[in-house]
Amino acid sequence: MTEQGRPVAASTRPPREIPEATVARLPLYLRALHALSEDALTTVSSEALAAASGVNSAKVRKDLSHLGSYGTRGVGYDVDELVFHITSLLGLSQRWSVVLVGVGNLGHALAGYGGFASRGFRIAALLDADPGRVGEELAGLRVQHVDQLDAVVRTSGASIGVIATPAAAAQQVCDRLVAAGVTSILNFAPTLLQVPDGVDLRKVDLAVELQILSFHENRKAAVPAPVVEVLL
Amino acid sequence: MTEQGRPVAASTRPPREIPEATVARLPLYLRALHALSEDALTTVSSEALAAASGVNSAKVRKDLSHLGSYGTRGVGYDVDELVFHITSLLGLSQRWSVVLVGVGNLGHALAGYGGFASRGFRIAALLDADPGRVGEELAGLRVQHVDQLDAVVRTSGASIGVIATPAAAAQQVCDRLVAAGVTSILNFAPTLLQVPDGVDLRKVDLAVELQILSFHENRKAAVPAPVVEVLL
DNA sequence: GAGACTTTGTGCGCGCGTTCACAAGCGCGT
DNA sequence: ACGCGCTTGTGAACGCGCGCACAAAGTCTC
Repeated sequence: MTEQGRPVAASTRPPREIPEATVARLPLYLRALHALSEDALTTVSSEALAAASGVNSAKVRKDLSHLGSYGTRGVGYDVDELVFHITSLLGLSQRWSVVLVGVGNLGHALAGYGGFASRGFRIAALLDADPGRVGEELAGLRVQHVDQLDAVVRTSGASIGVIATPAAAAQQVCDRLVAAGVTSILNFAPTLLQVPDGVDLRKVDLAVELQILSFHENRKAAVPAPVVEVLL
Repeated sequence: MTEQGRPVAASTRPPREIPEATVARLPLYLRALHALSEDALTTVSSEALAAASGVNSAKVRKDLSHLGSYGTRGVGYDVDELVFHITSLLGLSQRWSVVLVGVGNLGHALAGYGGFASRGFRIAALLDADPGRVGEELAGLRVQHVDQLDAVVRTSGASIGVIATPAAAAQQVCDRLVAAGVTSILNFAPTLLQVPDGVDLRKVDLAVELQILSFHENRKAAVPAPVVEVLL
C-alpha cells in the first residue's frame, strides 16, 4: 500500500491479457501476503507464497510474471510491492460501491459480512421488494424499496450489483441493475441470468456446491461396497 | 423418479470416471429439468436443455453420454428418466445429514436457506463456539456448543460438514469434523484448509468473487480511457 | 573477487475440457 | 415400405492451463 524502494519507471504497464485462472488466484495471494505482512516479513519466495495460498510454486511464479517482473532472483518478492501491485491490478485501491438487492436470510448475511468492507467494497444501498422489510436498519443502512433501484444506482455511482433475491425475481432485478448502469453482477439466486455483452456476471450457487459434494460422497460410499443396484 | 419404459438391464452401471467438469454441471441440468418437468414436458432436446442451463448443446450431449445413453435420436431425452439418473448419480435419492458449524451472519443464512432441504440435505445440527449463541433456536434446531461436535456427528451419521466460522477457527473445526468422521466439507471461511486424503473439500469465498469482479470492472474503466498511471 | 547457493522466469510437453462436424439412428408422414 | 428430417453420440482438432525442469540472475560467504 505504501511506496516501495525506488521510483520504478516502466513497471506500471499491465503487460497484456491476464489469464482468467490467474485473476482468480490473485485474491488468494493477496490474502496470504497480508498475513505475511502482519508477521513483519518483507520478502517472500514463490515457494512460501505457494504454500500459504495452497497452490503450486511454479504457478505462483507464472502468475506473478503476468503482472510484470517484481521478483528478485535469489531473494524472492517484496511483500509490500506485491501487495501494492496486486491491489492496484484488482482495482482494490479504489472503493467500489455495491448495491445489494434482496435482504432475506442471505442478504442479511452479506450485508453483515466484514470481508466486503475490508477489501474496498462499500455497500451503497440495500434494496428489497417486500414492503415489510423496507425501512429496516441493517449494517448501518436503511433498507429501501427496490423501486428506488435506478435512483440509488445512479446517485451512488455503483457499478457492482449483488443479487440475493429468490430465483423468480432475479432476472428482473438483473435487468433493472443493468439498465441503471451496473456492469458487474454477483448472483446468489439459483437461476440462470441473461446479461448483455459488456456486463460481467459471476454466480455463487450454494446448492450446487453441496450437490457436488454429495456426488463424491456417494462415490465413496459406493466403491468400497458396490451396492448401487439396490435402487432398481 | 418413476420407472421408465423397459426393464433396462445393463444401464445401471455408472460407466466409468465422470469428468469433474461434468459433475459440476449436473446440478444445473437437474434444476433445468425440474423446471421443464413442471411445465409438463416429457422430452427435451440437448439444444433445449442447453439453453435452459446456459451451456453448449454439444457439451450437454457429451455430459449426458457419460452417464449412459438415455437419449433417443430424433426425439431427445426423457425428462423424468434424466431426472432419475442424475438424481441417483449425484446421490440425491438419499438424504444426507449436514452439520453446520458457525452460526454467525452467514451461518444463520445457511441454516435458513431453503435450497438445502429441497435437494435432500438435512441439517442435523447447528454448532457454535460462542456460549451466548448456544441454546438459540434457529430453523427448528437448537444451537449446540462446538464441544458437542464429535458426539453430534457420530449420532447423526453426518458425513458432510459446513464451516461458516471466522477464518481463525476454521482449521480447528475442520480437523474436528474430520476426526469425527466427516468426509466432505464445504468451507465458507476465507482461509486455506488442510484435509487428509479421502476428504473432499470445496470452498466458497465471497470476497474473492467480488475481487474478481473488481478486476474486470477496473479493466473496463481503464481500457476506454487508459488512466492507469495516475496512481504513481 | 570468485564460487556456491538460492530463487526467479520461462520453454516445453502433457492432459483436460470445449467445440465442431458428421455419421448413425429413430420416428413420422406419405 | 420407404425416405425425409430431426437429434443423438462421438471422433478429432483445438486451446488453455498445469507443472516440470532448467538456464539466467542475483545474493552471500570467504
